Amino acid sequence: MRAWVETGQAVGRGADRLKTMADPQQVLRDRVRGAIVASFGSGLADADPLIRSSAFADFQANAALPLAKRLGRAPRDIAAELIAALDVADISSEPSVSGPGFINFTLRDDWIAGQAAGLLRDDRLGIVPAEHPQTVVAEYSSPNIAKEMHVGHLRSTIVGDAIARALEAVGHHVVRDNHVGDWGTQFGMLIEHLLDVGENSAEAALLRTDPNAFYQAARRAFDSEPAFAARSRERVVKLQGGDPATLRLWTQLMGMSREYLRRTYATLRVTLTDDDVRGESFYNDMLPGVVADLEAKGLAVISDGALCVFPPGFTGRDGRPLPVIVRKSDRGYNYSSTDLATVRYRVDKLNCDRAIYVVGSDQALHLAMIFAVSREAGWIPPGIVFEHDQIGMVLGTDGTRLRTREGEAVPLSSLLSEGIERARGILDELGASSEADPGELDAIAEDVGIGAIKYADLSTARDSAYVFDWDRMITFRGNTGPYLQYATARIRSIFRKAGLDERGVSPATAVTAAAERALALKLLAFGAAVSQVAETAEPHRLCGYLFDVASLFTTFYEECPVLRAEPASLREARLALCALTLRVLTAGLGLLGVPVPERM
RNA sequence: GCGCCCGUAGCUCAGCCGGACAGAGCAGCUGCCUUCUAAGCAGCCGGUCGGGGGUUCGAAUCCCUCCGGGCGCGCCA
Repeated sequence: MRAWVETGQAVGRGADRLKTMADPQQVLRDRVRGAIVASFGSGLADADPLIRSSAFADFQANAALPLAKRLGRAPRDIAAELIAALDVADISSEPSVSGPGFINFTLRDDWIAGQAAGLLRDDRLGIVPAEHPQTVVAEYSSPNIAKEMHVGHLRSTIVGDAIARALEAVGHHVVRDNHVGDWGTQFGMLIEHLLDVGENSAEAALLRTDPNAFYQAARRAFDSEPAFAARSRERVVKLQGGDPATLRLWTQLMGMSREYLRRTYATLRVTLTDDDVRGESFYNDMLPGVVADLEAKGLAVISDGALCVFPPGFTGRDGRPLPVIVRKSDRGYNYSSTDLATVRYRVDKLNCDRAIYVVGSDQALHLAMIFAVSREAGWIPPGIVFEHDQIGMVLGTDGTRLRTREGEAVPLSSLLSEGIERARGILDELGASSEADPGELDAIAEDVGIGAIKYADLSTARDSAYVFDWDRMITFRGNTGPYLQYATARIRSIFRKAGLDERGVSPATAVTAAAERALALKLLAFGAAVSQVAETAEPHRLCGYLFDVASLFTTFYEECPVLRAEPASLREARLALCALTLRVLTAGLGLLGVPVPERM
């Protein structure tokens, strides 16, 4: 971080690698911290300057209040002393004390303009690389093979992908990990069904297009034909025993299912590839070692015939200790065994510093226990973070789990096509961009429909349940994907009208009008918003930020004519602001994985 | 029964590592298109932040408790 300067000016020889630290809150934080140390000594270097946005100024520092307690002095006096020690003349008008001891800052217009100009020259748009780059394993999506993804998987997929992108943007090494369900008892059934219908049959091809139909057919046979069920169970034994013929069929099943996954992820604009798939089967031959280690460490005991670990602090229904069953009484392994092996693999082989599980909140207890056992076993050394980033349930408008009218989970494919159809309907109805030909309109409808669905998943806190509502999702008002897309389309339209390339604007920003100033100031915080997502794994914070940007832009758009602006310097400045806004919005939406059509 | 999460405007949700005013969108009501896409903008209306205690100079934010809801709780994943 040392090579980074606040002013956006180049340091020494590195002029070609200009770096900025434009975020006003960070700049003020550093300055106020400096004043605290200068006034009260380095013993208070740990004191948080508490920079917050303010209703009475651009920002306020609340540091004086807690300092008053530590120093045993009046807060307003502390604030006054801090102001005396503060060196902010270059960025702010004279700070003032108000209320019980708040220090108010009103940033200088020329500073804001200068910082914005710096951002425009910065390829990273103010995103600051993490001081200590980490290897982060991000587990997300993780659907069951040969079963259609449902909206819960959809949300994990979308949110997890955004988190992964944000982590990479700040310089972490991200290992995407699609922990698919590709092993276990259901595969006996699926393999037998594949044999029955024929490997090259039309029914088998369903695996590529509509895996749920294939699964349901197998399920029906399993439930209604005892002979089929018996064969299926035998097949599971062969599968787990490594029978070559069975493994060949399993591999084929997997291949076809992956085609389905690939297509789904492509439609969703999700970055997961085949290389990211490390399903449950991947850990199969590590399971005996996992169990042996737990036994060797004296953590595993037999209880009711099953091998169990009882991590402290977990109790069940009757107040009895709750087990993590690592080997069933039939000596088979289960998902706990697999998840434990996964922990070890991520630490030992992937060398992760942090592992995030973007997984449904209903697995909270399970994962907490897996982490507890892993720590007990010493598999997760201190300093390595394993976290469950919970995904809340998706509800229908009636407030219950989202289902079809028939009571089944809504298939993902129909969900996506409905979104695209609805988007197309609205585009037609409203008379979308007359410049676009029908083919482009199709592409726009897809971007808008998919973008709306994804943004809806991203914009609300990931761990809270949310109501899936088409009408609120695909609308062009409020904190929605289409609203943000529309803002970018309007900006591009300006440049098209002017016959200019937005990448070619001169970074001659200036802020005079209130709308210009508010927009420019907000744009400076882009990097901070991205860093926050990487730290908290909460993409909805970036959504909120981008919505603010888009809202401030539309206000600017209404109040400040760009192309008609006089004199030329004002026009230049506004074009620069437009270009910067466009870059921030497209970069931000890019990090969210929300597609951005050129026009709408 | 135990554990975890949640309860903020009529609706859907932000804010919650305590700090001056509780915000947004929708819905309702007013205005604004010879002017860069009105898919928009400006404004009004609307809240005992589930109830009650506590800690604090200060609580939507932290603690306790009660009420209401969700999820989970031994061999499915």
